Amino acid sequence: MRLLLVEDDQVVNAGLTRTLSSEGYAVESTLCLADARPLVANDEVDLVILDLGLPDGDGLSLLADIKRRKKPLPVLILTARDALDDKIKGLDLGADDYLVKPFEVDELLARLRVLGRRVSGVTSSTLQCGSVVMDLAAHLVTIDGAQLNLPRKEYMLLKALLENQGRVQSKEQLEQKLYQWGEELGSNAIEVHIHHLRKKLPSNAIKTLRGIGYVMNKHEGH
Amino acid sequence: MRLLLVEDDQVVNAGLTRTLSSEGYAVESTLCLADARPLVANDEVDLVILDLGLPDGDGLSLLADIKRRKKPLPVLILTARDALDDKIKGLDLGADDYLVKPFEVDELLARLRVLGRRVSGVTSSTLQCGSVVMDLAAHLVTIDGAQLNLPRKEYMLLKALLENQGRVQSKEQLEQKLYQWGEELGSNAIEVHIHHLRKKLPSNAIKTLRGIGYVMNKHEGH
DNA sequence: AGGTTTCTTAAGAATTTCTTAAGTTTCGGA
DNA sequence: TCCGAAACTTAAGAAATTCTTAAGAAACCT
Repeated sequence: MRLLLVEDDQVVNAGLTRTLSSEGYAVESTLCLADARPLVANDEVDLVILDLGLPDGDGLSLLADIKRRKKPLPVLILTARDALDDKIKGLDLGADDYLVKPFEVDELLARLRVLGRRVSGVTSSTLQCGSVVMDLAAHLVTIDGAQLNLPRKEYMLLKALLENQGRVQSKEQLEQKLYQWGEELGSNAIEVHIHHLRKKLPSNAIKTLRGIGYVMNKHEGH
Repeated sequence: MRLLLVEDDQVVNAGLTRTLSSEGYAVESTLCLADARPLVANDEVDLVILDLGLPDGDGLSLLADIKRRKKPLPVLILTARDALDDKIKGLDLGADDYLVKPFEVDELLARLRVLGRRVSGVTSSTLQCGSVVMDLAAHLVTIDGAQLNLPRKEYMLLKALLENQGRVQSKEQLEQKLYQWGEELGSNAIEVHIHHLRKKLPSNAIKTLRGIGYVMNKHEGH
């Protein structure tokens, strides 16, 4: 498990790095956000421990960046005891866990084990529904073997549908998955993307439930 | 989201129940493990808040039971500040999060939102009456496995009936569940919707009690 | 910068769902 | 048994939602 530690206090940083390494984690540690960003961007870690009190910027912005990525990357936040607001903001921004300083090392290790379990359990590289196959790693969709070229939003929409086969998702739910929080969508973009997707997929692959939402069904023999 | 609160302190229990309800959770609260177990066993909740200092046994045993199930059920543990060992044991046993008492209510709510995000999309809670099964997460109704397409109002009506099996509800009560406050209903809309529902459900699934209201009965072998 | 692809917005058409209302049937008490 | 109230049935118009199309904006790639 590759672990990124972002912590500006040199003493704490060094100590944690040693502890975590001896626990079997491959630790990359940085003292500031600037150093951390490329590691996240290049997909070089599986889990992030992020201190919020950093010298060169707000740690929450890195968190936001991470949560905007396609691939999930669990983040555990470290905060000072009195920064409750930050904690709540952090959790709502998508942090998977946090710890208040000062903390017990054993507790940190326990929480990391929890996050680690969550990471390793979710690795499936393809999604399928009938003849439609989505290869997440390759970012490709094929239908009866024929390759399909999907623009980003259509890809994301199809992915959301494939990840929830048999479950109806409202337009609002789908919007949340295609757009960053805070982006206002003033129109019928989802409907339009659904329309475009349908023209490329087998007929009836995507069903509409009026007033409720859209579904792809598991055992549909397109 | 149906939430089970297991907390033996009556004051805390009552306070949390009220807060959580007003946040939109459907809260079942129990004061001891004995009451909690059947709710878990019967799959009646989506998320558990578990206090570890209970009178009738070790809360960790319930946690172990839960984690032995096939279907995932997130658990948030509450502990006293000095019980660090318990916390670590709890996390390693599979608890998804914990909180140290005393805690800020806002913090609990933030953590619940995190767990809720994780759950939604994985959990499917259902209501059932004979061969009629309603999957709340998927927003789908099946009858002997066959999928039924219900318009919104019919779905809402059926849901209200299924949530109150064995309990007669007047037309006025049902109206309140289908319509916003202030919407005036000048006519027999409920009767019409009942009629349409009946055409799609097994005969006698919905009973009329003249002058009183409508019911679906639990042990009806449609 | 120019051209291409993708995204968003908008507006009218098509469709489904909802409500209303009127006539018919059923139920229970006189 | 007869009567009145309640519930059922049906159909049609109203309302709401989704589909389709197209055009301009934005992002992307030489």
